[in-house]
Amino acid sequence: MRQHRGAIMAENKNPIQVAGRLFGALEYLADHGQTGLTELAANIHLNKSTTHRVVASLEYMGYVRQNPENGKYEPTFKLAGLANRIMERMDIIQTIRPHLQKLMEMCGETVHLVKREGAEVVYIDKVESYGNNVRMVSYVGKRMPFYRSAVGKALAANMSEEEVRGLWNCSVIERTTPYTITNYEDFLEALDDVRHKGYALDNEENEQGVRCIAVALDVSGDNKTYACSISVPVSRMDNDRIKKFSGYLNEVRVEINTEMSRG
Amino acid sequence: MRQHRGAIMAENKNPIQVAGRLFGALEYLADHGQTGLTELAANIHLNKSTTHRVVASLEYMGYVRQNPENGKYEPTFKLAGLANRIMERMDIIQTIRPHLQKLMEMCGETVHLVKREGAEVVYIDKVESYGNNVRMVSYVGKRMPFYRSAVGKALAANMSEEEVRGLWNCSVIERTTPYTITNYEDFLEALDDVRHKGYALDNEENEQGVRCIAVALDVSGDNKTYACSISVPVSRMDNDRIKKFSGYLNEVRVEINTEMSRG
DNA sequence: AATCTTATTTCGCATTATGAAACGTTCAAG
DNA sequence: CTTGAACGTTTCATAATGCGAAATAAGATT
Repeated sequence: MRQHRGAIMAENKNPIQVAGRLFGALEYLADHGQTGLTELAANIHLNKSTTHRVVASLEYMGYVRQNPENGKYEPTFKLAGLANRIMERMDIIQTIRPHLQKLMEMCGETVHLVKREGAEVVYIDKVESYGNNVRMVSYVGKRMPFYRSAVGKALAANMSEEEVRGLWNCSVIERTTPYTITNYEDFLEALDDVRHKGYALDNEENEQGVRCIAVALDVSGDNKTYACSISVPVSRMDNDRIKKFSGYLNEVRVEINTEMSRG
Repeated sequence: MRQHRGAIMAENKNPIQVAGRLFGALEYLADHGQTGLTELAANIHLNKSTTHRVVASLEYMGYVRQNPENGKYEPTFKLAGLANRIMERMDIIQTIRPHLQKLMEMCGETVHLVKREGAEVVYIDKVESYGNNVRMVSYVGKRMPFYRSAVGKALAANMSEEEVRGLWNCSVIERTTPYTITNYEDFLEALDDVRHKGYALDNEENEQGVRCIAVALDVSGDNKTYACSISVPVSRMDNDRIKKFSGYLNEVRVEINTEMSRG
C-alpha cells in the first residue's frame, strides 16, 4: 500500500499524449455542441490536421459524427450509453433511486444524490421535479467544492475536526456569491448548526438564487460519503418549506438507513 | 519505413490506434466494473504493460480510478459528467422531458424517448416509474433494431414502402423471442395495423416478458425520427391498459406537437 | 521462508502520431 | 464567369511516441 513515488517525480504528464487530445476534443464538443474543424482546432490548441485525425478517430469509433448538412462535428449518444452502463452497475444508485423519487414526489422539487470525492462532492443521481418552470440546472457528474454546498456541510458535520481542517486546507476557497462562507471559523460554526438542527442548509452560498437543504446518509456505517439534497430557487423556498423539507429528508434518510442495514 | 502492407485490403482502420485501446478499456470497465490489470489485459487482448499505460492514462485524466483497497481499476463519474453535458445541450430532450414525466405519472410505468439512427433506434431519454418492483432494464444510449420494437414500427408506419424495405434489407433479422417478426410480409402487415390503430405495439417481440406501446412524434415536420413509448412487464399489461395507455400516448403526442409548432 | 500472483517500471526499437504544406470543395462577393 | 476566402481533407518526411518482452516490486497464500 505504501507506494513510493519517484523522489524527483519530474514529469507528471499523461502517459499517452493522444489520450489527452482525444478526450479534450470530446469534452469541447460535449460543452459546445456542433463545432467546425477549424474552430475546434483553435480551441483545443492543436494543429488542424491533428485535430482532423483525432476527430476522425472518434467518428470511426462512433463517439462523434460529422453532420452531413454543414460538415461540423458533434458528439453522439454512444458516450451516453457508455456512461449509463457505468451507472447501471452502481448498486448505491439503484438502491437509493426509489427513495429519491419518493422524496421528489413529497416536495415537488428536484432532488440529488451526491458522493464526496476528496474535497469535492459529485452529483451521482438526480430526480427532476416537473411542472416547475424555474429550475436549477444540474447534471449527474457535476462537481462542486464541499465547503460551499449543503451536502458538503451535511457530510462534514460527521467528521472529526482534523478531517474537516484537512479538507478545508486543500480546498481553494472562492467566493461565488455574497453569501459564500470563506472563513474557517464561520464554517465550523455552520457545522455546529447542522449538528444541532439535524440538516444542512446552503443559503445561496454556492449559486445565487438557489437554496439547498441536505442530510448525510448512513451507508454501511459510513456517514461521510453519501448525502442527498433538495435544491430550490429562493423564490420558492421560505422558512416554512425548509422546515417541512427537513422533515421529509429525515424520513427518507431513516428509510434508506433501515433498508441498507437489512443486507 | 517501407509500406509493404497488403494492397488488396481497403484500409478501414482507426486513424489512431491507441484510441481504440483507450475506449476499449473504458467500455470493458463500464460493462464489468472493477477489474484487475491482468484480467483487463486478457480481455481486451493487449499486453499487460500496454494495458497498464492505457489505464494509467485514463486514470491521469480522471476517467478511471484505481481502488486503493484491492488495486483494481474502475470507471469514475467523470464520464457521466461528460455524457450528461452532451445531453443537456440537446433541445429535443429538454423540451420533451416534462411531457414524458407527465406521461409516466399518468400510467405509472417507465417511458422512453427514442431516436432512429439508420436501422436502429436509440433511447435518448427515459423517465422511470417508481414503486414497481418488476421493471424493465434499460438505459439511455441503449440501441435496438427498429424492426422488432414498438417505436421502430411507429416510425416505419410513416415511411414509404421503399424506405421501409431499405431499412429492412440492411437489418440483420434475428429472432430473440418466439414472437419476433422475421418475415417482411408480416412486418408490413404490422405497419398497416399501426396506421389503423394509431399506435404501435410490441408483444414480447424483442424481449420476452416485456410489452411496449409507442407513437411517433412530429418534430418540425419530421415524423420518422422521434418516438416515445411505454414499456411494461406482461404481467401488468392487459388489453385494458393497452387501450388506456394508447389514449395517453396520443394525448401527449398532440401536446408535444402543438408545443413544438409554436416555435 | 518460500512461492505464487498481481501491479509496476524499464528500455531499445519501429510503429505511430505529428504538422506544415498542398489539395479540393463550397460559397459569396466582385 | 472569375476570384478568393474559408473550410475540410490528404499527403508525407520526420521524430517523437507508444510498444511490449522482460525485469522488478509488492502483496497474498502456502
